[in-house]
Order: sequence, then structure tokens, then C-alpha cells
Amino acid sequence: MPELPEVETIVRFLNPVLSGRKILDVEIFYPRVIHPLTVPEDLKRKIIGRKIQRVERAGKNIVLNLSDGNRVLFHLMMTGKLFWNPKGKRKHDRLCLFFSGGEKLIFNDIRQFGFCRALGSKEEISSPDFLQISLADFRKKTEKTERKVKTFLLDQKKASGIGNIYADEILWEASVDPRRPVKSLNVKEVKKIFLAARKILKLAIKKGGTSSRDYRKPDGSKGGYYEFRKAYQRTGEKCRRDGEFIKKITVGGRSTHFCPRHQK
DNA sequence: ACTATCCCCTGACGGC
DNA sequence: TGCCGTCAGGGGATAG
Repeated sequence: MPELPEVETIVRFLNPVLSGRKILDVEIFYPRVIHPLTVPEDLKRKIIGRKIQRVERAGKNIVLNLSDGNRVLFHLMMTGKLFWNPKGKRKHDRLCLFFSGGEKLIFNDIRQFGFCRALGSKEEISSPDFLQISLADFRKKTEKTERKVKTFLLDQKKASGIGNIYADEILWEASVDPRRPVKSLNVKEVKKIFLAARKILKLAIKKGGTSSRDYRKPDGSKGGYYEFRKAYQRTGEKCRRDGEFIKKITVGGRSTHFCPRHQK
């Protein structure tokens, strides 16, 4: 649920707040929040005493760039949240970064799928996202795959940033049936999907993301895109384009909402 | 080298 | 009222 627009919204809040601040300490409340490839003591050793230079997004990851070139990465998965200077303690707090002046950043995650990871300056974090990739490169990735188009859009290794909500929204916008094999798409349809992805993701960023269940903006308010959505979780409602009822099916094990009339 | 399926976890919700 | 089964979904592991 935190997909590209939600993570971008969080990063735009955190960057001005965290840039230039020195990490004084790290407290790990729940060891499994640390990614299996990161040793907890290493995380502490690598980040305590460093300054945060800049906060960036890489795919769906939140990246804290440190003064010495190392990086701290958070992945929120489905229910992860970052709180800046929250009051008191909450259930599911997993980790805390402490800064001067008693300020702190809390990583909270109900379902324990999200993680924190320490990275050097060189490792690549994610494939180009849907706002970075060119049409030509996107087209190339569609060339040799047997998969259904929705499953393809969700594959972060091809192009990153899209999750279940925006996959449905993008295919509604592009008028493409989510079950279509990528192989069957013509050049025009691939371009339509590419342009729809850019359009929807940009609009969703403008609206501060989509709050359907767990996601909230860093100030605690809801993202505004939920009201704008055309397909996701609108099962049984009339399609905004042609009045047909939105149908819910399963594609690649994911709940999928689409209009059976105009999505061909 | 590709694709499909299972699994991790907690909370919300519906049926009885 | 309470118990139980199902679903939510990102992505890694594993099976095919």
C-alpha cells in the first residue's frame, strides 16, 4: 500500500526535516526489523555519529544518505510507518533513531514485514521507477515475457514503484484488461500503459497518496487520492467511464478491480 | 532463465 | 457476545 506516491510523499516530508541532522543513537525494540543481510551491531556502528545529508526515494524504499556515503534504507512493505517526534509509545514500534534536542524518528510496523537496512554507497537499491524509465526501455522489458500485464506491472525488477492499488488504476486508465498477456499487447497499448502510469502516479503524488487502510501522511492526515480512484475497491460501483459495474477478480494471487466493458 | 505459488504477520470483518 | 475463517499485499524463497 505504500507505493511510489505514498513513499514519495513521506520522503518529501522527511527530507527537509532530517537533512543536516546528526544521528546520536539507535534503539532497536524488535530485532527482526533489521534486514537479514544487515547485522544489528553493524547498523549501529555504521550510522551513529553520522549526519543525514539527504532523504531520497528509490522505488518504494526510503533512503537516508549519510555524510560518509553510507546509507540507511527503510522499506515499509504494507503497514510500515515513520513518525517524526511522536508523543509516547505505540504498539508495534520497532526502531528509533535519536537526534540532538531530544528529537526522534520512529519506525512502526504492525505486520513486521517492513525492515531497516544499512547499505554502502555502491549497491544498487532498485530498478528505475515508472517516473524515470523511458518509453523505449519500458517497451524493451515488455518484449520477452509470458506474464499477465497486471503481474508484470507489479514486478519491481522490471520497473519499480507500482503496487496493487495503482496497477488497477493504471490499467483502468489505459483501458487494458489486467489478464491480458503482455505478449499480446501492441505498440500502442504499451505506450498507453506507460503514459497512464506516469499520469496516475504524478496525480497521486499531488494528492499525497492513497489512504485505504493503513497509510497516512507523515502529519497523520489521509492521502487524497482515495476519492479519485476509479477501480480499486470499487467493486459493484458503476464505472466512471461507461457505467458498467466494476468487477473484482484474482490475478496472480492479487485482488484485482476492473471494468469489463472498456478494459479490453 | 523464466513463471507460479507459498509464506511471513496482525487486525478487520462477516457468518453463525 | 464470541469464536473462527478469510482477506489484505510486498517481495523473498522455493518449486516447477
